[in-house]
Amino acid sequence: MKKLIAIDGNSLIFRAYYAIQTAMTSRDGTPTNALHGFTAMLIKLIEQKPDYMLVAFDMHGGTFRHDTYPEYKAGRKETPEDLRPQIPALKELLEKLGIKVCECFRYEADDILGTISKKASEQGVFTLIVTGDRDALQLISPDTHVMLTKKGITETVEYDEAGLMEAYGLTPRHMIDLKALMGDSSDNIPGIKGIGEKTAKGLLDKYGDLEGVLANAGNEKGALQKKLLEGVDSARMSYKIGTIDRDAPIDIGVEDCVFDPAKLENGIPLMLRLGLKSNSARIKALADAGKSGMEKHSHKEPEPEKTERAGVSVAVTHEIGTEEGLKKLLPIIMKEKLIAVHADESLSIFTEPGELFIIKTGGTLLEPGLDPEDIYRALAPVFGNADIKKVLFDGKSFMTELARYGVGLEGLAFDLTVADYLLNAINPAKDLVSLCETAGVALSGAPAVMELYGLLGGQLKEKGADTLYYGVELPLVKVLFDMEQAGFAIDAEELKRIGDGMTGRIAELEKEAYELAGRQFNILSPKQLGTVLFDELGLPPQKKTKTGYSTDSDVLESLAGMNPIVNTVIEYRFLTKLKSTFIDAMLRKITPDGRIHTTLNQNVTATGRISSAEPNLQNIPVRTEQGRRIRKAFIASPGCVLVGADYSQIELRVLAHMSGDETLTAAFRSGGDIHAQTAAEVFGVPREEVTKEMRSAAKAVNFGIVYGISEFGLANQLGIPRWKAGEYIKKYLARCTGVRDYMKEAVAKGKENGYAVTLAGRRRDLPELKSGNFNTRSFGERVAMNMPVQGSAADIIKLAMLRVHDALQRGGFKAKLVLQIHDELIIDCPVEEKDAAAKLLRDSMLGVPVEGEAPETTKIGEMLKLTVPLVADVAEGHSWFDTK
DNA sequence: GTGGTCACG
DNA sequence: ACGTACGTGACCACT
Repeated sequence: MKKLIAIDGNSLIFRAYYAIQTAMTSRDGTPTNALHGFTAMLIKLIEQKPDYMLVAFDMHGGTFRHDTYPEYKAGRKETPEDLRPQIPALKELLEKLGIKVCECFRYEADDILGTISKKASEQGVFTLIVTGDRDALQLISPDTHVMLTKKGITETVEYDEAGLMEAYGLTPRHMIDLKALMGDSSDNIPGIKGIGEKTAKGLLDKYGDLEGVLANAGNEKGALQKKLLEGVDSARMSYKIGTIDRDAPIDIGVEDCVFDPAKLENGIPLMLRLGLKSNSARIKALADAGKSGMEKHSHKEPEPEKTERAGVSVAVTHEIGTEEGLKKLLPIIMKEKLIAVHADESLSIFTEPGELFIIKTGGTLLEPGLDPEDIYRALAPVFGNADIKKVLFDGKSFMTELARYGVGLEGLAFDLTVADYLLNAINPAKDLVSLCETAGVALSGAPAVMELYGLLGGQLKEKGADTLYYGVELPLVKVLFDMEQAGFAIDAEELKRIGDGMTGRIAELEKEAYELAGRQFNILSPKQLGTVLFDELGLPPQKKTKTGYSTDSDVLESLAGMNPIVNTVIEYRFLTKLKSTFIDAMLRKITPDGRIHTTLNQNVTATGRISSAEPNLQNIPVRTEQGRRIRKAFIASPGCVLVGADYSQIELRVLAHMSGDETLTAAFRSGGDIHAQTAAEVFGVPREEVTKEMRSAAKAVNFGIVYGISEFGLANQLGIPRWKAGEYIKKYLARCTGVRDYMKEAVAKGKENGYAVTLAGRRRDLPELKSGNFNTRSFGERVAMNMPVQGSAADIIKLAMLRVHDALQRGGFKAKLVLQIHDELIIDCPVEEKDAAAKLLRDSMLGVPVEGEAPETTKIGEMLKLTVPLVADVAEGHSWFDTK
């Protein structure tokens, strides 16, 4: 059966645009990110060897289908400024590539797709519709399938009738009925008010289709009946506008869409002009394959076009599915110096000379396959050998996987996730496939890993991020892995006792709240609580959220004197938060070794910080006495103590350094209380006369400065009028002119370069600064001021982690780093090592050179030397509660 | 899945 | 004229 691939051009280019947010431009400055994504997708589709191809576009100016209801799609976003020029460029490119483009006045792309697929079906041609729009699912039939893009354009799902039934429990034509009943806010289809997916599905199951439902409205009870009867017209109209027109007056037929891969070549000059170099190489390969009529081989990738870098190519592929095969493999790989490794459904290993080994995990009835355990154990000598360098997509995950079978990994030479993060911290790739797409690599598995190694390695150098990468981020992968494996010892009994101590009080508060409200309600529901406080008890609402009254702690604090229920609610919220998040959830995370193993993410934050998840150990309470008690359950291992150290005011010290501000620098050199000194400056009084209130106001000013200050933010934080906050800021900046100039410079540099940068060369792109929206732009300005400060502090502590970890290892210590909380490090160490470990920890944090460290480490250390002293407070104790 | 809230730095 | 402090993650309610 011949095959037509029919693409919704508008939908896909939008998806591609949002999937690839990197600033890509051609030489003349035209943005090309969406073109890049679109062509990557197109290549994947061409590989399916279609006989016909068509790309349909919307045409502006309203459509027949929707004349009755002009608000249809009114809610849709405007085409972004930098996407707009890419659309005509795409059409031109498609024409050059010999791919049919179709637009039809007053019809949408999906009407064109519906019409052409109907024509195809009548001629016995199979159609695959490719779009990001779920509406197209109604077009599915035995000879029409729909491929939907999922997140971005990375993942796609192809639906046939059975697939649709499985995913949605509906037949294609039911999709229209469903929408007619429940509506679709993204398309402004009204449906029937008050009917959601569940009700709609139930009704369709009962009565078959929309008309059936409407005819039987009388059988339904009460409120539902009323809704149905009142919604008849709206539902019928929704049905009409939700139905794709399959008889649009398009002037082309299936035969006009004939696709000849050999003609792809004609598009290459334009692709090169647009800067789509790597994708053009792939297109060239497809064109050549099409010309020679050669069968495209699944594991034999065509040679990419030679550009500046010779790309990776696979010379031979070996598939291994038996124990014997594994045994033969080992000596071959042991001879290699550098390998790329990737594990998904199978384990693939790619060597530098171009040999690809695919080791099959799963296994079928005919071919038994191999256990992951057997594979990893057999290859342990390779993984454990530091002289065989490994390139991996996600090194820490792979180490974790190997560790399950007691196998270690040494010699990590490159980690793609970490490199990608340094190149683009704002939206890092989540899997290899998406990274290939953004980087325009048309390979998969280990060969793709090897290719990306070359590509990203080059980009790191270009951006001046290679020192940071090889000196800090890459070696940190192993540090974080070791910390995760070590885990934090937990006194589960203590944790339970603390929790039990709260249960009684929580019940008491609940009862009290119900009595004061005069009825039972869910105190934790902001909606219900709002109704009770503001509607029933008549308290004055302070602010609103998108969905109703705000009931956050600021609001509750301000209402506290007016009704006793307020304090009850405050305490109830506080205690239930502690219990559910920090006691009950934490207890569930204890593994059989009596410890909690968090996951430390290295590529999540936009500033360079590390994050902790499942569970998050970076937000264990400390600010309140009651919350802090939870830290009594975080303890040292048997025979050990915890040694903790935290930096004092690291961000302000970084600011003093980066701005060169004399007042701030002098303050830190003199070693006094920084907030009190700021207070003296801002309020113009001698140090002795600074009151508590003045100090805490000054503290807020200092925080504000680091965050990229605004009058409004400071006023809000301090609960003072805006003009007063403005005065504080004015006075501060008048005294600290270095800070003032730095902030100005940070924004100017951000505008000029398009990114902010830390001391170690970590970047964060600042697309917000170009926004026409005041809020977005202001946000960009604050980020430009904050990121270098927060990010440089992150650079500093990461280097410290590396130093401690390596020094402990070199010194043969049993002590282990177990946690980092942004400006704090915790070590779990045998009692007898405690003093030596504490000294090592402190020295590492303060940048005192540690004996025997790698030259890269020293190099980064130089970049991170500050003009003001660093201070770290060290403490020890049996539990985390005690390390203060 | 999203929004509100709140724990941390 | 616009309307917020910077960076995270988890829980609960609700749709």
